[in-house]
Amino acid sequence: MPESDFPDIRGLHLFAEMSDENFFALMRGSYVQNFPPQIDLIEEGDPSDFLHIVLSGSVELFSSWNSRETSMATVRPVSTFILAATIKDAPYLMSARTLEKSRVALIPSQDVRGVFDIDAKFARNVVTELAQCYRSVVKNTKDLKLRTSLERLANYLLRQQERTGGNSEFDLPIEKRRLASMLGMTPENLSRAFKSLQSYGVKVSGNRVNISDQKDIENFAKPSPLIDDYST
Amino acid sequence: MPESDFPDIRGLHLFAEMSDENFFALMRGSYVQNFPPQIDLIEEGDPSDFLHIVLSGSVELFSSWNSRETSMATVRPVSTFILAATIKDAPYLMSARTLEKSRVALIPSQDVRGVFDIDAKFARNVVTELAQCYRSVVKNTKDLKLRTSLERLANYLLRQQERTGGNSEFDLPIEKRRLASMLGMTPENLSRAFKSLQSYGVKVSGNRVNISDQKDIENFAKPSPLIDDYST
DNA sequence: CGCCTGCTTGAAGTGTTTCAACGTTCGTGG
DNA sequence: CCACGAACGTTGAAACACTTCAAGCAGGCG
Repeated sequence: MPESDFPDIRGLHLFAEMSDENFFALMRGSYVQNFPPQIDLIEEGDPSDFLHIVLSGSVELFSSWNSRETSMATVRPVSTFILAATIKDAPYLMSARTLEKSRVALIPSQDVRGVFDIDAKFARNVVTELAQCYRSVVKNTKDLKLRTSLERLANYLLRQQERTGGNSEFDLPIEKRRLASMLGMTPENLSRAFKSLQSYGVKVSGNRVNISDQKDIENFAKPSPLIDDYST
Repeated sequence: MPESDFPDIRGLHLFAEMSDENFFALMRGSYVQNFPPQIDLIEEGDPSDFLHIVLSGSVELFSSWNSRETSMATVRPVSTFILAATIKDAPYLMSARTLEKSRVALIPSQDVRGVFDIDAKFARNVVTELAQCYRSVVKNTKDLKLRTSLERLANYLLRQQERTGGNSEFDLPIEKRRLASMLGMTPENLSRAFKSLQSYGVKVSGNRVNISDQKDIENFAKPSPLIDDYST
């Protein structure tokens, strides 16, 4: 791996506090690759040989069953994915494909497990990261089971708004078809849901969203820190 | 905590490999309590002061939003719950209540975090446990998003059958209303779903389930290790 | 025995999917 | 530069799945 990629990875909370020695040991066995869009990186069921890190571009995690497919998450720089499979030395539960031209680092899972056993600070951060991931999925389950699709969309918009700085106008970061799948609905249904939200002052044209009455949509969406907050 | 409870807890994978010294240090600050049925143990949003361990009975994890409620999981002896909140020192994401008369051990979260930092083997097992929990929730999300309610029920029955020894006749371990909520459906819908499964050779009376044609129901349910296996 | 609770059933209403057609945008090649 | 195709998004109509409400049924317990 080129040393120019070290700082980005070292900057991740996961790798920030480990010793230099162990960090370099991990980097020594790793490599970096550039992928065009729409390339399958991993397929669910495969053995988890590498911990992946998205350095640029973006990657979609998705799952399939019985010829159906659903979008599970979008991974953006700089972050890791499939840490749990790496740690457990178990098969991937999700597939991954690039959405755009992407730069991805691959760290052999065996090395990750090895360093985990000898570097307490790294171990500490692996746990924090895993706990974080776990809580995110639990929140997602609550979102799916406790809310209607219209409520999920409204809360997604509020989260996206907050993430992009809180302005009343902001962009959707992914295609609508993928957003629909993330939210557990069909593209047609999403399209109609956007129309329904017009009555709460939400305007959409292309990827641009405008929220004209913040109070109104918040009153409908009823966002909760126990479902919608990223950090906690 | 009475020493008679030590072996059960020590037997958990999570606590099995740590040093005696650290194990006793954890037990020293802990206590055990007996609860009648239908008692709220924790409420989502509360600070995570204790790691809980169900020693006997059973505990339901559930979540609420906007005056709706959904069942998230049932915890049976001997296992822990809300480990992630304890480790992250973050608020509980789920509430918990006893389903029956239950014996529950409480270990102060601060002690757990303290021992985690000094006992590498304990840390290793915390990570394994968290990774396991994470993967379970991911599987549950796939179940919810990729399957219809009828398919979820069919696969639940097959899992339950396997868990109870693989016999063609077995019992449902929870009330149907709770099962419905776990599977993301209404009690009425579950009742009708059971009827629909009759055409695949599934007979239900009370809590007793009989599968007369294993091939038939399996062919419909199409269970997958990447959704339905507990261990991996 | 009678009450309570959980389960089932029916009928009506709502929400969501499916299928097919059309519109739009964007990039490519004539 | 325009024309075309491809992919995405939207719309409408019909079918389907699921929920809601209300009533009835069955088993367990005082």
